[in-house]
Amino acid sequence: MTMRVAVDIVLFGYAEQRLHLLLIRRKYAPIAWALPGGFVLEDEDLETAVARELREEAGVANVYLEQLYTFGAVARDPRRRVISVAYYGLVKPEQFTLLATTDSLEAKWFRLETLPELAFDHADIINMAHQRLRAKVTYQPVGFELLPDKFLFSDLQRLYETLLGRELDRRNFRKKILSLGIVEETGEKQQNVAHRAGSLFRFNKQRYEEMVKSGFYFEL
Amino acid sequence: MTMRVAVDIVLFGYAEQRLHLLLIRRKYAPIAWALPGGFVLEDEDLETAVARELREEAGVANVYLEQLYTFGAVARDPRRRVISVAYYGLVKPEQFTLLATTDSLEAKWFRLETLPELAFDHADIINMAHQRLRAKVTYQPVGFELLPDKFLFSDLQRLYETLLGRELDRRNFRKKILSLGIVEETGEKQQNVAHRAGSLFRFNKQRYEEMVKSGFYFEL
DNA sequence: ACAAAAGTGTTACTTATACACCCATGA
DNA sequence: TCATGGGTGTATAAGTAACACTTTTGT
Repeated sequence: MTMRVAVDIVLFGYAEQRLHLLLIRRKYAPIAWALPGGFVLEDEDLETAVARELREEAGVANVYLEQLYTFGAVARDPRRRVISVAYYGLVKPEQFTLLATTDSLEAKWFRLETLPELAFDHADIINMAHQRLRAKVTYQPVGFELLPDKFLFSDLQRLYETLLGRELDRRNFRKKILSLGIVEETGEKQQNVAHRAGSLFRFNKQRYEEMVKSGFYFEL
Repeated sequence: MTMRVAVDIVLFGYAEQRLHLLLIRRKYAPIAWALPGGFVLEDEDLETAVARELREEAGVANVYLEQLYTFGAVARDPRRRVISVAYYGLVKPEQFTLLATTDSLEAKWFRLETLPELAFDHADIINMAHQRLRAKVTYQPVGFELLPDKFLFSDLQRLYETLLGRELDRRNFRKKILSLGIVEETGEKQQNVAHRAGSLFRFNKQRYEEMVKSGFYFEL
């Protein structure tokens, strides 16, 4: 009545104005692309296991992480019973410092629209994570976890358009976000662009957390 | 590297205009009140285990259930490593047919405000479930799972006031709910009350599900 | 006749939506 | 000078919030 417990991580990144996903090439059967993850050790918490796997398999640390769902169907791994606690994470492009491919490890970013065949029920896990991210974006400022520290307003808008799957009005979007009081101008401007340079903004996380404490609800 | 996996269930009921919670008296150490639940068997899915435990420990079946969160801290059970996948459920008062207390089993409803000392991290689990329920109530019509099939508008309002923790305007609430088109009059009225008899309403789940399919979003 | 809850509309206010022109910069 | 994206305000529509009196029924 004991079984193996694993963690699997759906790691989202945003680059080239598209959502990307980190996958690992499995070296043992089933040989296929899969989510980063692995078994939880006897003496480590779930979050510790997640951080360890991300470090070992992807060379990524300090990531926004959240538990997604636990997948426990009897036959999800045809070889033996494995319960998988799935997490999803959001990383900024600066953190995209993947480990070099080695004999035993290949990690790669894929565009979300063009994923390869996946091992086990990992496609289901990804679907759920994507849905969750889309929902979350409307009531928590998760978008900033995917952008570099300094960004153009148009970057932010494009990200939200990508996540929500619909176009947003430029003026209304700017008004809305600025009225929330959680992004601020850095004072810097875009350099060397063949058009009017845009201002760079920054997410004020500290201020956001204070506001949340005093009962503020982010809502798009 | 294998471990025990359990399910624990936070079962909410609504009675006497208050939220209640089902707890089980443990007969073995630690002797204390605890959430219904138990170990997942090798050959059963998580949901199957939840249904089995609810049947065995509380005599309850056919319940609205949703996975809540997985609790996996190394020391959450001081005796051995146990990962617990927590679910929460909502039941209608009609279903309140608890098993009789026996030598080996005692199940009891508690008012949410006056819970006894609880085993393990079950107080944390309950807190999270309560938060989740309060959040959910604003964007999904879960309230109807807690009410009898036929209910007064004032019942519905009181339930929502309980869940949200604030008072609602009677006229605005009625307008809002009726405008959604998911509750309908049964034609029946309250009987033998010392005041004007109220109309009994019913939740039209079928219609709600059709509306969701065509892109409708419940929102309070 | 009184107590207790049911039923019912209108107005003010706040928030969301729709929409178009000028600006700065590098090529 | 042209192409490209940046920056800005106003009017209308929709939705939310506030609010009080009359009705029905049993005691």
